[in-house]
Amino acid sequence: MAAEEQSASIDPNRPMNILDALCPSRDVLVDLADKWVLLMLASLRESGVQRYSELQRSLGGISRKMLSQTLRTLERDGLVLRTVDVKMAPPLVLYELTELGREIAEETRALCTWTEKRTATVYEARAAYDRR
Amino acid sequence: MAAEEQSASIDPNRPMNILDALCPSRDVLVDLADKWVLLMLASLRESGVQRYSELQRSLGGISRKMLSQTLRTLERDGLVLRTVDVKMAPPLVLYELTELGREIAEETRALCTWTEKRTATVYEARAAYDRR
DNA sequence: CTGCATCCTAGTCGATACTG
DNA sequence: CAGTATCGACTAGGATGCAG
Repeated sequence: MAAEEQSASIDPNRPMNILDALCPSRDVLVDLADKWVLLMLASLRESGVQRYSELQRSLGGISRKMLSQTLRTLERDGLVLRTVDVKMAPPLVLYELTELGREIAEETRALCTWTEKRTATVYEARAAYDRR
Repeated sequence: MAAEEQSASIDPNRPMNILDALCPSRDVLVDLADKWVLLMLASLRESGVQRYSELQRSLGGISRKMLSQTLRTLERDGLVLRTVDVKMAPPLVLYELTELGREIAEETRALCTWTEKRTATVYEARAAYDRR
């Protein structure tokens, strides 16, 4: 989400390896490995298209700053498409997933689903760990 | 990974909803939505079992502090099992995924795979965004 | 309504040094 | 080898105020 250590530029001959600190894929992972990003992908995946204020209500607890920042990151990465209807006042801005965004939103769906399903188990594990 | 806003305790009658700021599943997501966590799950999934120093070499660029901290978080959440062979000197400590850990590591695999596969595309999107 | 610019604090994280 | 403790730089992220 911010300045990360220098990563090598993309070399088509070198296979990607996300465990390698200098692999370019690390930069992409850093953008994705974020609470708000995962939630935004989930929300846009479910709703199809949403405006700014809808997204803020949808992602419970997000501030406008993080909302804008996260949207900008995803837009820059080509995962989210931003559309402005300039003829409207007050402005109407719509956000939706791009094709690439729908791809990754599909991959991260399992992560969110698993989390909801296993939350109770994790809570029990934490309690057991803290008891010891 | 650290103190998060107060979330409701678990109520078996209320369905989990990760978009809800007060849903307990948020706490779990916060632990998972982390670069080092995703990489560690990937590494342990591939290797089966690793010792501390192997993990540090495996997760390129991780500091000992983040290594310990991430391992502790995952151990507490019941995703990683830590085994010490006390009869050894120097100490031999092994880390492996629990059954629960293998579950989530399987879900996050797609995320890492997609990232490696689509890194070039994301880089192009970023370049296009920055050009404009 | 949709943002960006600022300020400010709490927390993150790396480096370093030290222990069993 | 496998950590922990501490310090200090940096950053994330909420709050607020203003603008198109």
